[in-house]
Amino acid sequence: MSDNVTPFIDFLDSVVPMTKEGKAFMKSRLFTLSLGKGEYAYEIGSVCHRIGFVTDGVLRVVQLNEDGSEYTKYFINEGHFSVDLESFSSGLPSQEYQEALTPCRMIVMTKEMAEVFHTHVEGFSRAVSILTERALLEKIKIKSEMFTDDAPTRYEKLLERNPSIIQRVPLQVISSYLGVNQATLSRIRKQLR
Amino acid sequence: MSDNVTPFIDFLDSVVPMTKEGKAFMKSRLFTLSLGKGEYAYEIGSVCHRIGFVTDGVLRVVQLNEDGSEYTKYFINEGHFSVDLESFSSGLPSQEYQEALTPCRMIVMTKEMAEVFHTHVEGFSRAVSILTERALLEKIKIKSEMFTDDAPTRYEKLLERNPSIIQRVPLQVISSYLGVNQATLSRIRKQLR
DNA sequence: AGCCGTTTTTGACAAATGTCAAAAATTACC
DNA sequence: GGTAATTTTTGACATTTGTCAAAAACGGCT
Repeated sequence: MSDNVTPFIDFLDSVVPMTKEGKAFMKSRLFTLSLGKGEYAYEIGSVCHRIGFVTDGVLRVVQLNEDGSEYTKYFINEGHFSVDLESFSSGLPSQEYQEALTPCRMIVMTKEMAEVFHTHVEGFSRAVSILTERALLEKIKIKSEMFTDDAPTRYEKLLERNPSIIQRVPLQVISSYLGVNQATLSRIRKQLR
Repeated sequence: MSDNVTPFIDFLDSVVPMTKEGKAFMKSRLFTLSLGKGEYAYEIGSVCHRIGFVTDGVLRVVQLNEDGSEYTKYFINEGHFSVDLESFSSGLPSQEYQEALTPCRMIVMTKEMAEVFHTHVEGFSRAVSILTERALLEKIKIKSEMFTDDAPTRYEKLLERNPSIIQRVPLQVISSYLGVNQATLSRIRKQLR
């Protein structure tokens, strides 16, 4: 059960229906990976050569600012992908890292697998296109919203959209994601009671 | 010359090399479109059913906030695409509109054309995937950066990245893009002299 | 239960940005 | 070339958010 890769296959299948053969082909190659709290899915400077479909846990994508401070670009939780698309596609070193905020489990597809799937699994390419577009559009939407909203609204929207994050992630990380000072976020939270 | 569609074809060809036949196939179908200053590429509530490759001019993508105020999500200038990908892919009504800030010219590919190209032009699908990913990643990158920077830095980066925008676009629009009050932006600009 | 390290809250104050309205500058148009 | 309309700048002030440091609360561990 712990190395069950079907959730990922089911997910792809729900986007673009696949043949039994295609699914079996993928099933025999995919594998699962566990990360302990605080471990990295990949690091700055290394090339991201795999995509993880997260089935348990939360990760955060972290970018380093020029002044050395860290910024949480976004969170990844169940049903979403752990990958640095930029590095994955280009083969260039990653400019970000991903840290498991809780113990995580993901179904892993390496770059080599993906290349094989593209030619051997009908519908795979199309599913990837659709999912990539969908994921990136969602991120743009969220970032755009955050831009027009003030800090309390940003916090409330995160709470609505992703209540489990608030429970599982320390305040200092959330504040970095919301672009608000930690003390300010603490006060905002106080207001909302 | 004014209805020359080759810039778009050359652009695709530079991403994924195409056959002579493929290029001729597209060339005979694509057409150009001109927009006067203030005209819309598409409107809120309508479905976006075409992609425009902008060869001249600047457009802005505008989102309406709940309070009725407008927010400039981003600018589109020469060499970039005028499209609401969300509406284009889903067929659902658009939640944004695009306004020509200057007279614009673009090479247009309709959704119907795109569907035909997918099956008749080798490499087309792959080029589209690559370009989509590239464009969306760029937008995420810009938005993320804007999030960690303060207002003067945001202005300076826009100036670096896109000096022509500053010349061609009124201050009030830029301020909406930068997420800064217009008066504040005016003062920032004063500082930087 | 009690200790230690970490996280969160709080206070006092500083800095940045927003708001509103009027003046100045610029642009468009007859 | 002059006038109206639009855009930008400026002033005075309010509000929001940041900073820093200390206190309080929390969590893990033995």
